[in-house]
Amino acid sequence: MKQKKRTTIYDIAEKLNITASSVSRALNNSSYVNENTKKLILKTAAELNYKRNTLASNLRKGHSKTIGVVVPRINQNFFANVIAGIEEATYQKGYNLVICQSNESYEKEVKCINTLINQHVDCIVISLSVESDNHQHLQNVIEQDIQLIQFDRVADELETLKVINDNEQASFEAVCHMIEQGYKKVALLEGPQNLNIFRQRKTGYLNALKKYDMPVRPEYIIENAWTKELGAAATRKLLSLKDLPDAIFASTSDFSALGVLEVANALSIKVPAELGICGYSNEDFTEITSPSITTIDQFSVYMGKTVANLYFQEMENKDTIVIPKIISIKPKLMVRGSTKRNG
Amino acid sequence: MKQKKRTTIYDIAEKLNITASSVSRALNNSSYVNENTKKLILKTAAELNYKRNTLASNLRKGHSKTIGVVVPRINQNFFANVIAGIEEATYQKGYNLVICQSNESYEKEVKCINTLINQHVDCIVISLSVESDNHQHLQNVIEQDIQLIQFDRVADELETLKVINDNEQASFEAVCHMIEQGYKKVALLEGPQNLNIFRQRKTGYLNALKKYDMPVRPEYIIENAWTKELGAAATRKLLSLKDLPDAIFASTSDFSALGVLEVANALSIKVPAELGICGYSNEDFTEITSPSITTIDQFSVYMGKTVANLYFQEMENKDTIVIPKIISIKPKLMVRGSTKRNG
DNA sequence: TTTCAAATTGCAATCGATTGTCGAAATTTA
DNA sequence: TAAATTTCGACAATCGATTGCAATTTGAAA
Repeated sequence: MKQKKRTTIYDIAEKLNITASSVSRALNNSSYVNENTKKLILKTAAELNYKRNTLASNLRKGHSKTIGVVVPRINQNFFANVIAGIEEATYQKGYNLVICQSNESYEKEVKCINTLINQHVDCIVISLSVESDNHQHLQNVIEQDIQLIQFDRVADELETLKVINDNEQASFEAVCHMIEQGYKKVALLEGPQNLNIFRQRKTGYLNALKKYDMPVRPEYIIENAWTKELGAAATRKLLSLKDLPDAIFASTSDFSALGVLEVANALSIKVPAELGICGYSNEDFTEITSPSITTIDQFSVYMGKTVANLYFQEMENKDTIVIPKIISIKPKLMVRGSTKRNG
Repeated sequence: MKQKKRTTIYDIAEKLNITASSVSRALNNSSYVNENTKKLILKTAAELNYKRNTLASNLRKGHSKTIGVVVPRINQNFFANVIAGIEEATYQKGYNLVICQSNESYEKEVKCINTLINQHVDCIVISLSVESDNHQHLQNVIEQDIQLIQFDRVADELETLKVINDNEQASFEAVCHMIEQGYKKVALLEGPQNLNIFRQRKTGYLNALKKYDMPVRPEYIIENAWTKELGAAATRKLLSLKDLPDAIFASTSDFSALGVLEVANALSIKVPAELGICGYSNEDFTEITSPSITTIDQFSVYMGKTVANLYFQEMENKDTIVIPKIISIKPKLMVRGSTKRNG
């Protein structure tokens, strides 16, 4: 009963007694149209409140000027920032964003990817869910001739464009910093090791210990402590050891670092004097805890922009041979109160 | 040079020596296809790695199973949560989300809306930018027969579906709470008054003062204090008055409340003893400041789900007369340390 | 074996915009 | 003025999937 039909180029053509092709050309500002007719067409289009049907246009043109983004969680600061960055850069070029969240589920991730393929998006940008260790769905994207860009949580073995952080280096620096502050026994809260970012962060931690000839104590390495609650639990476990650690590197996130801090505060353990804490991601709140939390900034918005620009560059020289490019952004250690010992 | 053509239903049809229409019917699980041929078609489709072209399908069917979302900022907690909520609910029904951010700019908001109209989205969900006081672009959406749903920052005068918070009531309760805690001189940090949410919050504040027969002091009402920095500046201004307020209701956001808290801490003003503080939005960080900040929870994820479900309901009975519905969600006062006086 | 209805499948139009080709008109050049 | 170009705009095919209608096949009933 609604269904007021939208005006099409045919309506305009009919009204002006010309063909739709001329209308189309005028609307696309093609040169093969007389200036006067063009003006007339544009005027009529405005009068009839014409809106181009992008579906039809894209179908004909074979692309959609759309970029699909798949992230584990939209409402996680890091990802929201990356998306904001992508949006900013793509918007200027007239691209649209279709956003999906995998909710850290492999199954949903596959579904999202398929939807995006069906939508004929021009490019798919993805950061893997924690469950993803099979990459057939990504292979599929490539086979369908859609540009694939991975960021942050990437599948190393898949040769695609990638934008990543140098997690290993960042972790290395963070742990070195703690050791240099005089902490002798640094514990690690690690994330699911099937995600490469968490493996890299662990490697950075181990390298730092090695550099300073410090022993690796397995009991100081706690698996899978990547939420605030798990971070808190891990801390309680660590603090029940006979030989207590004097610093904790929550390599998984600032949330787990926050869990650590809260337990320390609850037990009246002085931070940073008795216990050093370092998180990861530079969430806003790390600045306002007391003490503020030392952490690592990943330049998330910039990362998003980089992803977008990488795509545009790739488009420009799509004729030349495609070389799998990896852009690594160096994160920055943000030294704050939780690791700053006097001296 | 790339351009491996994707397989279409015609390819499948050709291979099986049947028509595309049968393939289409099989793929859509229509009953007018023999079970055996259907199986055969499905098998061949899988073999050829067929992916339906949603563009073509949508063009033909006249809708896109896509919902466009326009928010001021994607990477603002509240909006990210609402989007996550929308995504969750729409995903199950096979809908896609196209996300745009207006960056609080009217001009960009209009552009976003136009793109979405061109995309033939089935529904547009919007929370207005701070600059928007003209609503022609929204009117346009309605004229194009696209379902429009406003949330949070809505244009009251436009009769559309709306999902809002009861800002007035929430503010009223917050201020009452402060007064009941013994604060006698409550100041207000207010947001841009062209946004209805900020007007409502002010009204709630005024109503609370009235209820307790407290005077309205213009010098206690600070305009446009809706960032952390502006909140801090406003606080300094308030604390330089001869007659100091003993509580500040940062009705604009928790960020401005944080600004207040930081200034208070810097000046060694005791919170909540000497100064009460209440924010708005229940950002995560409000729990971990010291003292923790009293604030108002808006149930953002739930709000997103509500928006989505409202759309689906509306779809189900689109034949019946459309009544502009307004769903109001009652926010919840989260009493925390910053307003809890002993007694 | 004939008849008739039901089950399948094919045909062709359609969604709206784009674009290569070609003829007609307008303009320039000889 | 005639010939050679340009410039414009019409025609028709195309992108891929869907769907009303017609045609055919199948199977059952008579």
